[in-house]
Amino acid sequence: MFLSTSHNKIDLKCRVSIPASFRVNLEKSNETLILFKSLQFKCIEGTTSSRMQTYIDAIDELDALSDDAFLLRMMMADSFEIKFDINGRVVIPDTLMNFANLSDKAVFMGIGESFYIWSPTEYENQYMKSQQILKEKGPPKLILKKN
Amino acid sequence: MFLSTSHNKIDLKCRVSIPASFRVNLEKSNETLILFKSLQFKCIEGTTSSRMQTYIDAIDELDALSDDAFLLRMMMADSFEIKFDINGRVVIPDTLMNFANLSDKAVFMGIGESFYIWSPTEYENQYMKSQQILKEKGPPKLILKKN
DNA sequence: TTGACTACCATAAAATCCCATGTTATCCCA
DNA sequence: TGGGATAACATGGGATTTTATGGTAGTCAA
Repeated sequence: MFLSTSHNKIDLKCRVSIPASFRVNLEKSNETLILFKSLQFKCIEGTTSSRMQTYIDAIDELDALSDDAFLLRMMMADSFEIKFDINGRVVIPDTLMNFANLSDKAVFMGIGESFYIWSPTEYENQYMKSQQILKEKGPPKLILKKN
Repeated sequence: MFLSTSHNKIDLKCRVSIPASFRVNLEKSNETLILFKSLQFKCIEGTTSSRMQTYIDAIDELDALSDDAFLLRMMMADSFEIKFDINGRVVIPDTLMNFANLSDKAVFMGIGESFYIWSPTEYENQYMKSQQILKEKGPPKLILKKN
């Protein structure tokens, strides 16, 4: 489970430390890390290889000509299997750096089954937005259990 | 798992480097590479020999006289088992070069169980199209369900 | 004997590995 | 509960290996 937020530095080689707790999460389930363009936000999304595999399997279940299948294939094309160096760092591919508007700082945000990597400014924007919604509409009504 | 996109050069002998990550993917499962004409797009599709076998098996499940079976058999007829040279390059057969309108550059696009090889312009078109669909219809329901 | 195809060698650029170091968090004992 | 020792973490830089790609020599068949 990916939780909590942390701010790490991106160096000139586009290397960045993945927060230790995220790393442990991957290691203990023996998973490799996948990074890809979020389909919803201007940020990178990180997840486990097995979760990515479920998306891949889903493609075969869909009508091959459908828009959903098309989008999922494009998502794969914008995904990267990422290796750690001995210190727990990864290199963020150029495509993803550009897409998420990253330069020298990254905000890691755990959201459960996956995590986001934001540029500081974009993160700030999204955070403000969430506070705004909370203020206006109150906390979300969670449906924890279905009948 | 074939992921990510890369742009490689095709030389005068129609040789092209298969992206290293794709090669590793084939090697570690001890598979040979198959190239064939995509049934959907003006591009080449590459996959493992074992996945090709599942296509072949699928034909037997179909009505032998159906159009689907006919098309799949035609696909087999235009398929090539491809050998690597010592540097990880392959020679793209003439038929496929022409079909996909390839000349001096190829875009490799991993889509999970297989990958596409596009001409740069055709790739560009498809990418734009995906962005358009994403903008109009939003991400697949599958993606939204995940958190 | 020429032309096409294959196997192999060479090289520049890029990706990866690994060592070093400062900083933060954690532990342990008084 | 405080404070020093220890371990874990984040980050910098250089050495090494891979990768992509150009070229050449050898082989086989027409």
